[in-house]
Amino acid sequence: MMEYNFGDIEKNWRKFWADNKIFKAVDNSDKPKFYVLDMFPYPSGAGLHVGHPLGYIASDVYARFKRLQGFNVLHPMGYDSFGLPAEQYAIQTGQHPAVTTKTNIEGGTDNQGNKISGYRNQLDIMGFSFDWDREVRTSSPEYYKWTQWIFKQLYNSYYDNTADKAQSIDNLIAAFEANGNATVNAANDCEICFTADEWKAFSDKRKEEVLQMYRLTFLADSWVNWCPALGTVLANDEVVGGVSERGGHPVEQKLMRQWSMRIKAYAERLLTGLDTIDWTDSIKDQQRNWIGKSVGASVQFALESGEDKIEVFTTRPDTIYGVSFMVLAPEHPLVDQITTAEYSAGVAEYKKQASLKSERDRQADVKNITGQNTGAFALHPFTGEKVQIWIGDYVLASYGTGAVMAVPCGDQRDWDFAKHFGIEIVNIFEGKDISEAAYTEKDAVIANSDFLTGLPAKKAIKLAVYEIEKRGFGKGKTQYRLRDAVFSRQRYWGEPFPVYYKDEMPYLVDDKFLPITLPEVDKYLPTEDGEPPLARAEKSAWNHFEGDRMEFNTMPGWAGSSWYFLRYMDPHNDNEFVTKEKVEYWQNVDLYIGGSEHATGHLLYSRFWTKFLHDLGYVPFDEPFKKLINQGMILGRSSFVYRDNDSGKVITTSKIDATKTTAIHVDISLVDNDKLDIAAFKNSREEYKNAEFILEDDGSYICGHEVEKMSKSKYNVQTPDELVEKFGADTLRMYEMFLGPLEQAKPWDTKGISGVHNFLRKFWRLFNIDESGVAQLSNDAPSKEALKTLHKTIKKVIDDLERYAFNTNVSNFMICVNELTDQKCNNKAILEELVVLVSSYAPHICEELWVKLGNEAGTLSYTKFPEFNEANLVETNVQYPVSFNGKMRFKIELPTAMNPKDVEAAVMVYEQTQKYLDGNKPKKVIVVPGKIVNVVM
RNA sequence: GCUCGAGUGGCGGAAUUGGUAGACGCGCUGGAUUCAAAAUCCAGUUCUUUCGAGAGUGCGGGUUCGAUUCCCGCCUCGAGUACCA
Repeated sequence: MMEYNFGDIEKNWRKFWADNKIFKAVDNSDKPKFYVLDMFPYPSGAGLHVGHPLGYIASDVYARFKRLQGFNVLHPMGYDSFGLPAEQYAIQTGQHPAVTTKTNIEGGTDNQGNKISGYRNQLDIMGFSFDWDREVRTSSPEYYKWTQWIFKQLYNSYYDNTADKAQSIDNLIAAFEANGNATVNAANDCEICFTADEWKAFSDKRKEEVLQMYRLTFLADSWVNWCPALGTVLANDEVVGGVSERGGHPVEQKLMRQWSMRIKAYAERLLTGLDTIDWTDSIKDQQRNWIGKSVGASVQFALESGEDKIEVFTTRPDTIYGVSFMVLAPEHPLVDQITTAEYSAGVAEYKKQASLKSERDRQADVKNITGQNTGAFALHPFTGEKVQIWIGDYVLASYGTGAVMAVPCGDQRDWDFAKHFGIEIVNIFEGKDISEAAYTEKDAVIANSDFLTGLPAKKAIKLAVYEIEKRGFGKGKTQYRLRDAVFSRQRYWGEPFPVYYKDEMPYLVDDKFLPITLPEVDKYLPTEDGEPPLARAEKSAWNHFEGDRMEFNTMPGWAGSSWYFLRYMDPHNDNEFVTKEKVEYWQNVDLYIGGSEHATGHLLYSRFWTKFLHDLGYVPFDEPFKKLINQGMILGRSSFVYRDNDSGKVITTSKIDATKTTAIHVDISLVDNDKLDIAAFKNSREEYKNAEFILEDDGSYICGHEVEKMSKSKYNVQTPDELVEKFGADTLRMYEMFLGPLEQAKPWDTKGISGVHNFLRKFWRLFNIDESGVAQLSNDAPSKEALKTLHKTIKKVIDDLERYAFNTNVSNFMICVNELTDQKCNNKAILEELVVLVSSYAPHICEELWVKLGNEAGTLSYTKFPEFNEANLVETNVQYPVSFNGKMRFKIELPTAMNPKDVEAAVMVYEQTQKYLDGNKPKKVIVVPGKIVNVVM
C-alpha cells in the first residue's frame, strides 16, 4: 500500500495552485458573491509564530467551504506595512524602512546577516487559497495615493446634522454666504456666531480658520497624548492605562497643532449601526462604552458676580434642587477670573499640583479626595440661592464642559467630596437614607424640589428638562465620551499628507500630483528643533512641492487600514480607489476574522470611513464588516528547569524545593512532552556544559511549565515552518482548528499534534492506494451504515461552520474516519464525498486523493459540497428520543439489572406524563433494561 | 467599581431547541504483532466502592418527569474599561 507522503504532496499542489491561479477571484459572475477577509498583518522581522495563522486558517477553511457551496469567493491578503518597528530599526541601523519591510514580506537577509524567511513564504507553506494578484501594501505609493485622496475628501466635507450625513464643504460655504452660521446645523467646534455679511467681510485666512472648525478632517490646537519616548502623539486608543500601547512609555497631555478627524460627528450612527451587524456582544459593548453616550441636559449657572455663566452637563437634571456646590476642572478657563483674593494662593497651588500629576497618577489616585474652594459663588437657576464654587481634579477638563453641578445626595463622588470638605448635603429623595452613601439609583421619588416634588425620577427628568428649556437656563443635550481622533504622527514611516502651507495656512495638493511620495531623508529622527523627520527632506526630495513648505507630519497607522478591504476589490486601479461597479458587486465583507485588540481602534475607524464614503456616494453600504469573528490568542507554553541556589545542580520538577531553586526558561525545542533532552540541553549553552542533574527515579528530567505570551525572550516560540516540515501543513491546519473554540484564548501545546497527524494517515489508508498509485475501491452501492456515518458528519460540519464558530468540526472527521474504518468501508462514492468534505481543512491531501480517485486535477476546489440528506440518518431501532405530539420527550435511564425500584420509577414517569397525553393512550411503553423508557404514541 | 465572558476527568476540550455527561484527541495501563524497537492494531481509563451500588459539570437554592444547559443568590478566574458628571 502506498504511504502518505505529505512533503511531496503538499509541495506539488501548492505549485499547481499557484501556476494555474486556481484561487483567482473574478469580479463578476453568475454565482453569488462571498467576501471572506482576514485582518492583514504588520510584517515584523520576527516572522509568524503558530498563533498568527489561527485566524487565517479559519478564514481559509471558510473561504474554501463557500467555494464548494457555489459562491464566487473573494479571499485576499495584504500587508499593513507602515509602522513603528521598521522605523525604529531604521533609526538604529540606517536601513530604509521600505527595505526592511520588503525583506520582512518577501524574505532575505537582514542587516546582521540573519535569514528572514518572509511573511509571504510563511503564508504560502500553509496552503492558503488567497488570490495573491490582489495583494495590497499600505506603504506602496500606488495604495497610499488613495489614502491621501480619501483624506482630501474628508477635508472637503462637513457633517450636516439635519441631513445626518457628510456633505460637500461647498454647500456649507454657500450657506454661510446666504445666512451666516446661525441656522447651520452641523458638527463643529465653532464658538463664534456670524451673519452672512460678516462672513463675506472675513479675510480669506479668517474664512479658512472658521471652515477648519467644520471640516471632517481639520487642523486645530488640541490637547493631545504626547509620548516623549516615542517622540509622537498618540490617539486615545493607542494609550492604555496612561502609557503607550507600544512600548509602555509614559504619556503626557500637551497642546499641539494637529490634524484631527471629526469622528464625533458620526457618534450616533456608529452607535446605532452596531445593532445591524453580527459581531460579538463583547466588541459591540466595547465600542458602545468607548462612544459613551449620555443623555441629559446642559444647564447654565450664573455667577454671583459678573456676566459670565458656568455651563454644566448633567444626566440628572431632576436632582437640580439637590445642588449644594459646583466643581470646576482645575484647567477650566474661568477659574482664575472668579477666584477671590482670599483663595487665590490656594487655587494657584492646587492648579500647580494638578498640572504636575500625569494622567497615570491621577488614575492611581482615585481614592484621594482633593479640591480647593475658589471663594466664588454661582446662583442656583431655580432658587437663586448662592452655591459655592470649588475646583477639583475629579472633574475632567476634557469631558462635557469641564464643570459639574454637584449633587452629593445623588452622586457618590459629589457625596465624598462634600463629606471631605464639610459641605452641606441636601436630601431630595423621598424615604432614602443618604447618611452613609449617596443614593445613585434612578428609581427614587423626588422630594424638597418645588415643581418636581412627588415625581418619580424618570418623569422628573423630563419635566426638569422642559422647565430648564422654558425658562432659558439651558437645554436637553446628548453628550458623547468619544473624542475626535488625532491624525498626525511625528514619524517618517507613514503616509505623507497631501497638504502644503502658505502663510501658515494649509492647502490641499491637487489630485493630479498624487501620490505625494515619502521623500528621502538623511536620518529618521526628528530635527534638532523638534520638527518631525520629514522636515529634514530637501525641497527636491519631494515628488511635488508647493507653497512655503509641505506638511511634515505623516498619517497614523490606522489610516491605511481603515479602507483596505475596499482596495482588494480593485487593487490595480490607478484612476479610482475602487470602481463603483466592483464595489457594487462585492459589497461589504461577509466574514471578517481578526483579533479583538482592535475593538476601539481599527474596527471603529473603518466603520467611520465607510460611513463617510457611503455619505459621499462612493460605496453602497455603510458598515464594512457584516460578521466579525475574533480569534483568541494562542499563548506560549514555556518550559523551565530548576537550578538549586546553593549547589547549582539542576533538579527535576518532582524533587525541587521551591524556596531554594531558581526557575530558568529552557528552549521548548529541547523538550518533548515535558521531558528534557539532557544531552541537547548541555550543548545548548556553554554554561550548561558541565551541569549536574538530580533526575527522576527513571533517569529522566521532567521540566516545569507555565502559560505565557509567546515571545523570543521566553524561548517558547513555535514557528509554523518547523511544524509544517515535520508533520505537513494539513496536519498543522487541522490541529489549530482542533485546539478548541476559535474565539477562546488557549495555550499552544504540540503534544496533541500526533493525534491529528495519525488521523490524516488513517484517512489516507481508507483509500487503499496500491503501489501504482491507484485507489482500490468498490463501486457498489454504499451501505446504509456508511451513508449514515457520512451524512451525520456532513450535518455536523455544516452546523459548525454556519452556526457556531469552528468548534468540533475536526473531531467530526475523526469520528467519521474511525467509523468508516470499523465498517471496513471501501466504497468509492462515500469516500469521494468525504474528500470534498475534508478538503477545506486539509486541502493538499484531498487534492491528491481526488486525483487518485480518477478526477481531473484542479477541479476539487470548485466541485459541489456534499448535500445533506436527512433520510440517511433515520434510525431503524429508535429507542431515544421519543416525541409526544412532536413536542414532549420523556426518558428515564434504567440500570442493566432491573429491580423493582426501577420499574416503579418507570411507571411513575409514565403516570406523570399522562397529563400531556390529552386522554390518548400511548401505543406502547418500551422498557429496556440498561437503556431508557420510551413512550410511543 | 462597572461591562462582557468562562468555570466539566490527569490534560485540551465535546454535549449549541432542557433528554444516555465526559464525544474526539493527548497522556496513562494492559494486550497483540516484533529477535527487539518504531509504527500499527485491540481493550481499559470521572471519582468512591463492602463490586450490590453510590456520587458527580465552581458553591447554595429554584423550575421540571428530567438541568452542564433555564431562573435567583454567591464564589473564583479571564478580558475590557475606569473619577464620563
